[in-house]
Amino acid sequence: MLTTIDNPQDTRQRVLDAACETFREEGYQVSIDRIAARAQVARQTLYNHFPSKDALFAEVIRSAIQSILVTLEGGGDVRTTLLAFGDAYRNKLLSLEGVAIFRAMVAEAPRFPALAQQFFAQGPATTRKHLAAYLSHAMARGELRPDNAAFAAEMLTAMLIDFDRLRGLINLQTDLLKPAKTAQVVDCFLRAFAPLGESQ
Amino acid sequence: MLTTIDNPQDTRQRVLDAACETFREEGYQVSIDRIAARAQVARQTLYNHFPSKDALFAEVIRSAIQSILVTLEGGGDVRTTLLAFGDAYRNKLLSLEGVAIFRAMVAEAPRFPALAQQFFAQGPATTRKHLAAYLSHAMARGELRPDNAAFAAEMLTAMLIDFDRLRGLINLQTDLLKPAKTAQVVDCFLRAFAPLGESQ
DNA sequence: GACCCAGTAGACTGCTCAGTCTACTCTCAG
DNA sequence: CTGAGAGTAGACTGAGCAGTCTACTGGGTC
Repeated sequence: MLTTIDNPQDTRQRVLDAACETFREEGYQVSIDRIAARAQVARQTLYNHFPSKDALFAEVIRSAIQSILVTLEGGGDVRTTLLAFGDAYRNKLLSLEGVAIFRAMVAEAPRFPALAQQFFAQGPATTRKHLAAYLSHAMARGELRPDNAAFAAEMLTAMLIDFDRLRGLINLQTDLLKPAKTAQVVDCFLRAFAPLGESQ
Repeated sequence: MLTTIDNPQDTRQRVLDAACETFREEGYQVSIDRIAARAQVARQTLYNHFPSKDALFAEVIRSAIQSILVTLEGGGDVRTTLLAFGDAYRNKLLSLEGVAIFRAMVAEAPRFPALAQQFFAQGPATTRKHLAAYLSHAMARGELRPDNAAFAAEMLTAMLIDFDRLRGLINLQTDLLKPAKTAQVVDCFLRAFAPLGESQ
């Protein structure tokens, strides 16, 4: 039955969206009232949908985990695949949202250890695992130097974002995405993991 | 003149030390009373030495910047030098203190932008600059592939700590220092930046 | 009309905390 | 003994905030 007013699911979603934006912009410390105001909702309405501020924060983080997962398309040659992965990875993690969620999670990890572990497991650890699986196959096919694939995956993801993320987190810069950087990193990585006997 | 009670400098230092430990362990959110108690000092005494909590926090960060700077000894061959640098870098940044200070700085950067910029400039940016200068000379001597030295420095520092720091920050692990890792990373780096024409 | 449901407005409780103020103690110097 | 300088204990102010409670509104259903 179509009603003119929002149904409860809409309200809940509006609160969740507002909480997501507000926590991102101001961190966990922001007051419940600010979130309710942003959702254009009474404080009590918020509490009708979420039992506590902590629970709301956890919901926000859990939904954010999904949105920063990067998939890996294994179609073309290794370089093409890694270029696509690298661009996607950098675009997600170095976006304003990616940096802000990371900041919130780092700040609150000691207070929400279980949530932090979930974030780590479903985010960075999963990405590394998928990437390592791909690299492992490429190594088996002789397209990469045989080596510890998990280590190689760690190196590539580190090279792709470490210093630029620092720029966003601490130096508070916002234009972190230099287009040529992905290729520079991927080519550097491919030199380090070139098949044995191939000189660059 | 020797006195039996602490002189003002001692008191100030005791407060600073306690603040350092307390901020590290509990973040900026910790109360002034906790810091005063840890320093075994009255709250008013703390305010006699520091005008506000913010000022105290800034002092703590500034002194921490010094303690996590890593120097570079350019004596032996490139690999030896980078191994020594890599070990020092990992030991400092992946220590409990290194991770905790980093967490505090990331969390509070939006609230203390000037302090954060100082941290970035005197910490990571300075380290990168020193390392890049060294790498640049090694490139000129033909011991490394001629390339963008700043980029190479970024890659090496990223490879050395990125994922392990994540483990400390988010997964809350405390045993981050696997001894063999530095050599694994440095050798990986040296393959990527081997002089032209040299095969591995 | 009677009822229900979702939401609203806002008062209220209980707590924490930064920072101030006052009255006190202790120690050394002269 | 006296006075100064450093520290202390603790009350107090003013603010912010999570979470609860109550009385209300307004649309939809039967």
